[in-house]
Amino acid sequence: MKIRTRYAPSPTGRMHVGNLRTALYAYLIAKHEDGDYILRIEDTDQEREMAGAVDIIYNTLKETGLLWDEGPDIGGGFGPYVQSVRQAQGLYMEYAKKLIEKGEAYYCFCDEERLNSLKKTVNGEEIMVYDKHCLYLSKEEVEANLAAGKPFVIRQNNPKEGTTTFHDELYGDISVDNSELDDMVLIKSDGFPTYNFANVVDDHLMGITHVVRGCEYLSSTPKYNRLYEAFGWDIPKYIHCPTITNEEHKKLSKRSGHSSFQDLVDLGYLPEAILNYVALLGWSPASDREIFTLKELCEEFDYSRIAKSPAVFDMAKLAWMNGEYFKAMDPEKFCELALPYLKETIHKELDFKKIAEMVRTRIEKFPDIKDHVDFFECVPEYDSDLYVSKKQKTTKESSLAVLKDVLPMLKETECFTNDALFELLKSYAEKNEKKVGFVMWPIRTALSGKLMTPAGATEILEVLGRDESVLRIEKAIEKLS
RNA sequence: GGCGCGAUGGUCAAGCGGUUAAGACACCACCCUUUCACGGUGGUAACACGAGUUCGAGUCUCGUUCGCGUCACCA
Repeated sequence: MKIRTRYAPSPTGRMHVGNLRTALYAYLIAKHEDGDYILRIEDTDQEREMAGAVDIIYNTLKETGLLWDEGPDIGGGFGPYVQSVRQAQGLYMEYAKKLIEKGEAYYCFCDEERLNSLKKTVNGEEIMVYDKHCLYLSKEEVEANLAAGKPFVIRQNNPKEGTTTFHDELYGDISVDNSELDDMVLIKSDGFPTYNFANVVDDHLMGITHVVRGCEYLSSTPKYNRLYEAFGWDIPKYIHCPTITNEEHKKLSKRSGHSSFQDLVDLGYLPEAILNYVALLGWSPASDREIFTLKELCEEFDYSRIAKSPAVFDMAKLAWMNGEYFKAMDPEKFCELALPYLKETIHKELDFKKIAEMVRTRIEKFPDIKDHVDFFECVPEYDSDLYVSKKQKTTKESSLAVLKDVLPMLKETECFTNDALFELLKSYAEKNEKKVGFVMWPIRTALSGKLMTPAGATEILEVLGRDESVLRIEKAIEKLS
């Protein structure tokens, strides 16, 4: 049978990296077996719904390459793919009523006040278990309430005795006492289904074979199974993915600053790198390879290798991986992506292609560029102690002498390119029986005013050009004199 | 609090009864070098605890501890 998985987000805002990973795994499970990947929008909570959130979902999925085979925008044989639209067709109510007929669900007219009275506080947490009050309403009472237009919800009727067992592909068999299963709401008083209900109905109607979702649903899965059984439907395979946490082992939140895909992109990370990193949070391939394209992940992905324990989101490793993507990236492509960042700090016309290439293997994320190239714009204030290098055996005096020697040479030399300049300065060093570094150090310092630069002295000379270089060296001579 | 799940270096993790307990990030050292990186080499660092099963346990069982999840007309 063809595998069909779905990604079913709620349009409530940003796309959390945990959600992104769930979307990825669902995609990979389907695509590894050449199956279908479906996008379904679960907008059953009108209060939490946020304008533009659906676009965020589309854009994130497109940017990361997780393209769906069926979905709201492209249709498919199992539509509509938006739950509010399905709701408007009366679909969920129809199925809920079937359950009522079977005695697996019932109308509940309890108001908020009564429900609140059922709540109790344990360890600072409010918990509530419904007491089945309305299950015992007579048929006449129910009819009367309905006729009177009294607001109602429909609840699942779960047994109080026995146990329910379900199977998860990762966690194995999990059994729960039925006394733990509360009578959850299936249809809300506004007529919309809850996630718990809509999810089961739609997964079945859409022929989903593998339900991929976060571990937080583990404890409500027995209730979903009871729903499948009540309808007489086949139960899909469950794959519950472990949580992603921050350094404090707490759920990722907005405050972590790296909770959503878009946050990460804004921080200067590449979509491919983010996806690659996230794939490895909770899953590992049989080999010890770490860098994968999405296509390679599809081939390699084996869901039985998904981990069971939560994983900490490690920015440092993401940064490393992002750097690896830069190193492997085509220089042209990198330059194109880096250009906005370069132009943000360098306002004059220089060879941006060369500068981008200087920086490509040295940065981990785009904003790192600034600190590397700011000296091209102008030489920062610096201490003349920078000219003193133990390793290069330079002093302020030796630096001054070298700069004075070299200035006329630079003014006169014909070819102002990296290679030619390097030869010129190298032979000067040899003539004076000094190491190359002894000569390069003061020049690089004079040109940049920095302890470290993304390139050597001659490369900087070339990019800066003769006029600007001469100017900077003259200034340095002045400073040292 | 009930229930469920989890537990290998600081982090991601391999391991699926017998290994000198992989690999990666981070960190440190050295090499390379026109600075810093890159690259290369090496190093520090882990099976939460206690019983049991077994000739033999990181691997299986039970308990303890810790962590997480869940107990909504949110998903």
